[in-house]
Amino acid sequence: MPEARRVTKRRGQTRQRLLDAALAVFAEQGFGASTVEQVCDRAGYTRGAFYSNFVSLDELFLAMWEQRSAQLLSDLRETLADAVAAPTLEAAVDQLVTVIPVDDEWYRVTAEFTAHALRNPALRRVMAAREDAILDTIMPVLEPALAAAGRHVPDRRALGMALVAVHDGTATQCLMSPDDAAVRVARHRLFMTVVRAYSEEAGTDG
Amino acid sequence: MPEARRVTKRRGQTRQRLLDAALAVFAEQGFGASTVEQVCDRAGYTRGAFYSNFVSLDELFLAMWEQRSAQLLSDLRETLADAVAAPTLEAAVDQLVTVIPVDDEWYRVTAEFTAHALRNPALRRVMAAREDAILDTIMPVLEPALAAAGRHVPDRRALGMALVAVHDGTATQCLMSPDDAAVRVARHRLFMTVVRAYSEEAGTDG
DNA sequence: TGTACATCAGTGAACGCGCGTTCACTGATGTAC
DNA sequence: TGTACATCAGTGAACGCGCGTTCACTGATGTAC
Repeated sequence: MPEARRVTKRRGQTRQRLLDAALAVFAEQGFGASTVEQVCDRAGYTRGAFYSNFVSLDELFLAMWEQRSAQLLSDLRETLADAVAAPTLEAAVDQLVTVIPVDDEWYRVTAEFTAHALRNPALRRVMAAREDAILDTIMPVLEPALAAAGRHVPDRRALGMALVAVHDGTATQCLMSPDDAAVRVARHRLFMTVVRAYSEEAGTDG
Repeated sequence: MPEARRVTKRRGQTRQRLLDAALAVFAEQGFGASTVEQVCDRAGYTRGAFYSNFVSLDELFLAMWEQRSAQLLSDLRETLADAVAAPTLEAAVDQLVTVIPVDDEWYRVTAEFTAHALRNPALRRVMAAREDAILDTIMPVLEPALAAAGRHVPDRRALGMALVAVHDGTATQCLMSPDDAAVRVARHRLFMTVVRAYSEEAGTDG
């Protein structure tokens, strides 16, 4: 058993500040154009502090993305829990769409993370795990809400994956045209379309 | 009037080889990790040739992306023109999905381009223009095909944008799980769902 | 068609800056008594 | 609670490599007669 290393509170703070700074800097400049020094400046440290906590910018990017991703999902889980009451299918979807965040800063970073994952198997596994986590967060709330509105979901996974695809595709459009309300309306309509098509009136078989 | 500069055939070839090499290198390593030298090596030139043709890697990236993008669309236009005959809605969508390319290399590059565009207004305009071009390519073929199958499209733009969103969202999923046939089936189903929901039986009003 | 000349296009060596990375040092934190 | 000591955590200067960028040059291409 290797002797346990002493770890101070300060260390946790430093690490967290570097993670927060990383999100801000990567969102602003893009990961490729960001340097260790920029992240450290933003966090208020010198570069040595960075190397004392991470081995590379890549590692910091991954750590930051996983942490924020988990945080967003647990926030979403809480928000959803508060908003279960949905008398109609329309109301249920309205709530879902309202509650799912479309955060500019975060989406920029995620778009870049996606691009990296497309050529890195390890990151690809991280993203796959996250898709599962999204389904596990949304479906246990959406399904009862739809049931309360008299709709049954024959294939839970199919609906979940379709919603993720719709979210990704329309989020891009929304952020490309941030001032165009019509794009947001179109996003909403597409969500509604998919939920309706992937569920059926309760009592109806197969 | 500034005196016209003489331009040789060789120059066009060099430029094109650099553009082709750029696609390959960026797809393989990612734009952020690519260097001028790597692109030149792949194309079979020294770095001087690069600077004689482009001012920066950014400019090369943009030029390459616009060229390939236009090429893909004109290919798509031709392929679509050959495949108009569609007796049913199902057949029309089958053809559409089959014909729309999901090219690994190209999609990686596009994902990265999207990420850049999210923080660069000039690139954002380029992407918006491309979305319009996609609609102009697909809809003039899809709409008659649907009409032949007895379906009318009340809002052309809405259907077009929904299809683009679905394409982007599901293409990511397909490339994240390249060996999972179920994902491709799900993509196909989602296309079908959207076309059906955004069109109506001819003769029926609003 | 051939030759002489002008301009263009790519070469490759050289320069130097920016940035990643290291490390001896110092102040901060936690532990033992 | 206080003091002495050990270890940890972040500092900041220094190093040096990789890469972007430049430029005098040479061979390729096109033009004129």
